[in-house]
Amino acid sequence: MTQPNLTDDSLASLADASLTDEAAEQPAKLGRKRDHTRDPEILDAALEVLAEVGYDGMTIDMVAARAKAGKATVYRRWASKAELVIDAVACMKKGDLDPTHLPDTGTLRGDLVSMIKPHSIEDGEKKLQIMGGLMSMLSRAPELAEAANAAIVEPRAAANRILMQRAIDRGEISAGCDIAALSLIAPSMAAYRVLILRTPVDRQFLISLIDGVVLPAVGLGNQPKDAA
Amino acid sequence: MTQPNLTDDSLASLADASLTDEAAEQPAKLGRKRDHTRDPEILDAALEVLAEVGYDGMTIDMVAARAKAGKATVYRRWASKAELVIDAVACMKKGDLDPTHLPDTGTLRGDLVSMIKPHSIEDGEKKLQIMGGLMSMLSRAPELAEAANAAIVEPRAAANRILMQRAIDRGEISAGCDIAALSLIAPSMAAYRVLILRTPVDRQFLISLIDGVVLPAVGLGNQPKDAA
DNA sequence: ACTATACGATACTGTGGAGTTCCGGATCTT
DNA sequence: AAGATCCGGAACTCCACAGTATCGTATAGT
Repeated sequence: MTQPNLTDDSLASLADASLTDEAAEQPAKLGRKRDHTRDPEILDAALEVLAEVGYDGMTIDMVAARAKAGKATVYRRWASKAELVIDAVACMKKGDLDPTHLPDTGTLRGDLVSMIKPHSIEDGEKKLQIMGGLMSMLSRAPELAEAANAAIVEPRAAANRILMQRAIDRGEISAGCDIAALSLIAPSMAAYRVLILRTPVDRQFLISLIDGVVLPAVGLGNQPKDAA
Repeated sequence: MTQPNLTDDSLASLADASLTDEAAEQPAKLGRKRDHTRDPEILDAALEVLAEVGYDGMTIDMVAARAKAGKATVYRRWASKAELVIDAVACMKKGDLDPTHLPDTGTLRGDLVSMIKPHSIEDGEKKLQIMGGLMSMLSRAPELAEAANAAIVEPRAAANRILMQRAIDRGEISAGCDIAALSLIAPSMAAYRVLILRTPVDRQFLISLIDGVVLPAVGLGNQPKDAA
């Protein structure tokens, strides 16, 4: 389910577990084959447009033009605009944060700061713009809220949880910390800044978030901080 | 600017300072007068619809029907859907939080907790829904972002700033606290929960936000907490 | 070679909503 | 009383976009 759909079960794909595995009547493949390398190109184009103009501002022609594809090619793969977007969100790659190799500098502050990389900032900001573009859809398709959250902010929160749990394990911070809540501080405040204040997120903002909010909240009040 | 506009300068009203004060040619009032008591009714209807279906889902007919008014009556007062919405946001009443009489219980936790009232929760949640409905518009009308923020989350943040400043003044928390950032913790995390997670905000969530995040962040780790 | 399908491109259809106009009736000024 | 403007309501025009169909071309199986 992290790859584009081969059929048009985008909506069901959020709940179903694919009931047409191989028993799909005789495929009777005939004629030119569908070029599935275009799927991710179209989905990426959809995400770009979504981030720029939002769901209601997005047109299928925009997406097709961005992907240098025809409109019919889009509708041959997804039954509707809504399903295209749902699939695009569901297939969105998790970005560059792989839970298996997170920074490990020995201090929570070091870990958090070293997660701030130019590419990470840019990627996070675009993902938040996508979330903003999805906003009007979330009320109509509540299950999409879960999928969008899972693809956009949960990965960041999960990384924070891991780093904080490590800090607990090494005795750096108290075991009584409400990690579930504390790991959401930075994601929510960044979302607030990008989506509501419409202010760009930069390294300095993230550093002051760490030093002014997150670290105090976990009980690391005024530790010596090496130069940024 | 907290009252509905008499003319159609909604867009300019965000930046301008009314350059047609009284020199508007001869008014030559003739015929039936416009019933300005309908203005706030229409604006309130617009805010309700906005909270329910968002800007793009909202139609002028919905607003007119909700306000039991004719569509022409709406267009006689606002030149376009966009100006109606902008005016509705600009005229949105600040709710029930009046900076002149905030709670003063003697402790920061007492003050924060006593700001949690059923009406306050309901009002805040509706305001956040309005913010969500405005989302798609914020990218097109950036100055609206400022107005919406000023009407919706800034009042809460301002109240938090005052309560925290008092706590500093009485020596309860450190003077080194980054109040500007800390006062935004609860508003942003509530916004994240309502707009992205689509989970209702209840008293228990707010209490655990105060005890698990805000108070630790200001250095009040594990104070004795009276029963909620 | 023949057939069936995919491709990009373009034209077409249908619908919904923004904004306008008109109606009959009410309310104001002169 | 008369004219002008308001009211709620409803019909109307216009346009953008979702979705479909068609075209000429490319690529697959048989």
